[in-house]
Amino acid sequence: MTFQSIIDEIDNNLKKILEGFSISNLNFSVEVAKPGFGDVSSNISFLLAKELKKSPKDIAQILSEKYSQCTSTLVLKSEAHPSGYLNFFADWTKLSELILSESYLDTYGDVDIGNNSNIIVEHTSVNPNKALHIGHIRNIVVGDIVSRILSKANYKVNVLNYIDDSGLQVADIIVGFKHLGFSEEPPNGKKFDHYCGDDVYVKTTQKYELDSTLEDVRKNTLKELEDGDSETAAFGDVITRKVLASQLETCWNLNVAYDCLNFESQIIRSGLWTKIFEKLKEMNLIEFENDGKNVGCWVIRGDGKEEDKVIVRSNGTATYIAKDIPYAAWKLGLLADPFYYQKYDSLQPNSKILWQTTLNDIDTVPQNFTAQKVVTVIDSRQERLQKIITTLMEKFNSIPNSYIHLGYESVTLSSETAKTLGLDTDGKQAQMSGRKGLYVSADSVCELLKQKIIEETKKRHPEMNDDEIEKIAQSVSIGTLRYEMIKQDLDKIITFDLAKSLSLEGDTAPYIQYAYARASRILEKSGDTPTINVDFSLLQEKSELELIKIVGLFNLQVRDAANNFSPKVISRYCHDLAVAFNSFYEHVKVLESDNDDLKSSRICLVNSFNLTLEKALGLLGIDAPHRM
RNA sequence: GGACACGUGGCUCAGCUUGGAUAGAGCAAGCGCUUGCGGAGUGCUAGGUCGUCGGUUCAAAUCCGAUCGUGCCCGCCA
Repeated sequence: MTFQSIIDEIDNNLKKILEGFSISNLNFSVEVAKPGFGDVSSNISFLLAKELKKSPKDIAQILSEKYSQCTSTLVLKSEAHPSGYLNFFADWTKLSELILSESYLDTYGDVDIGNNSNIIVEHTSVNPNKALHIGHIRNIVVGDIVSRILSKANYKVNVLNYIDDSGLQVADIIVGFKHLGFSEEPPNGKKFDHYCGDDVYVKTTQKYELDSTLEDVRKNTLKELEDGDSETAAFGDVITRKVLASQLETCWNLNVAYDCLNFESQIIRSGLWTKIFEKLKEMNLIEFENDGKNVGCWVIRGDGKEEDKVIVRSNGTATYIAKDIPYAAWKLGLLADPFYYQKYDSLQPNSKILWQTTLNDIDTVPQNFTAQKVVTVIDSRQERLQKIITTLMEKFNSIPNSYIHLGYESVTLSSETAKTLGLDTDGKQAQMSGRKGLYVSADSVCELLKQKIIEETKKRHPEMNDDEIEKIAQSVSIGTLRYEMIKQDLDKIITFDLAKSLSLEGDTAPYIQYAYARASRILEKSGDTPTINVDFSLLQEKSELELIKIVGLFNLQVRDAANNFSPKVISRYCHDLAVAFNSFYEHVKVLESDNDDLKSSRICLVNSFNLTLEKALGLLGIDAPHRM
């Protein structure tokens, strides 16, 4: 058990005391105390004040006296604070033993929210016509971390990546290759996704403005692309898969893995749309317009003041949002699965098998990637469309909250960084644009960070060989980037500044990783194998108890993060752990103690910290390096 | 015009879901800490009418309403 044990003990005892007053259903809190107010606090006296017609202070006094008669195993004493709070002090010898012992288990921090049920997390879903930029990284990292947290919370998680390989953006690069003379081979060995995005896509888009006859070429290309049997479609398939392969390299480099790739072109050809269209008509969720501005279209009625949304155009073709409806329904298992599954050609770095959908039953293995709960990570600019999908899904399966749109604010460029890309924004931040070529690519940021960290590491370890430095720089650079993408709340815009992103001090991943490296060196130098067979009563320093307390909060934090799909909760927890350790490190010497028993107890604590931090960082997809 | 989100020290953020004690961090600024388990660290100082107004409450950064500012969405584009 963890810190939760003492909270539970107090909660139970207080409930018993309330029974004595014949009071039930009082929703009082029992929570970790603020520093300086004991270990656990309750607001119970405030809630009783009206009923008992006494001041909170007096009630706290009475409760404190009553509490001293309760059976306590982990509570040393309770205290009525003049403010009215009821504060509790832990018997740290017992609590330390509980927390530290449990922290040595592999399952430490596990909570059961999912009850081993299936859940889908969809993220990334970047158009396969360009390289990933810094804005996509936020999506990818948020999705990846949410999936890791949900696994820890006892969900069976499948991660999907939706490949939109049939839209206008794809038609655009095909126009570039087929009609504007762009070579299929990138110059100077440039990565294929960068070549398509920086050169083919941007320049093709520019030419549309100069040559209006290209608009017809573009439309025809799109039409051919959507006809699955055409040569253009086959060519498009080759190109988008090459881009996808390049993009996946970037994702894998970020410590991200998937379970299945879903291709939009296959969803279109599978006939899922026809089925869902019929269902929508049957359930009267869409209506045919006989007059008005949307005459001849099938629409979803707007909610309240919102405009109606066209689902099928007057020419009979489906709109962008329409394509998302069958996909959402498929994810929730509301439609018979039309797909077969085969392994993707390349292996993922974590050696997890990556599947992909196919419509041909050759070399396939049955798989099930549906779930009763689906989390879709998409930019909050798509909130309106996602809300329509959410509402439809609820009407289909009558299960509330089964389709969850996890939105997040966008990443913009600082005016300084925009300027380095040739855009003067007059001091304002700038929205990125793939079409205009205004973006900072994920690969370039990773590389820049890595080079800086290689330098920093060399300074500190002149003797270290290049392989080891490279490995450390990889861990620290990816950690830094991932941490920056999730340390603030999802509803905050991230203004990305190239220069500031290279900072490695303060509230950053390197700060946290550094605490881990320090602890690792202590353990290494001690020469002992850490054990939990130690005298816990010897750990009495304030900084020791504070560290134990925070280690003991791990599962509470995982629960919070999982319930709220909030990666930030874990990043803050990692930071708290590191701060507590650094304070411990400053105040207490582990290896220099004359007392061998005390030394063993402290080594036990240092190892407990390391094990817990490693697991917590693992939830963030950040490595814990022994040296850096 | 309508919808949504955000507004907390000079800057970037936490705390708000579940109202209570002393509003916490980091960066930037200033002054310190190395005969010491790694200074990517650490101690201290300074800096806040929690956008504004009103309401609910014994109690509001937190809940409710209004208002101002900022961002974003509102296509038979994707």
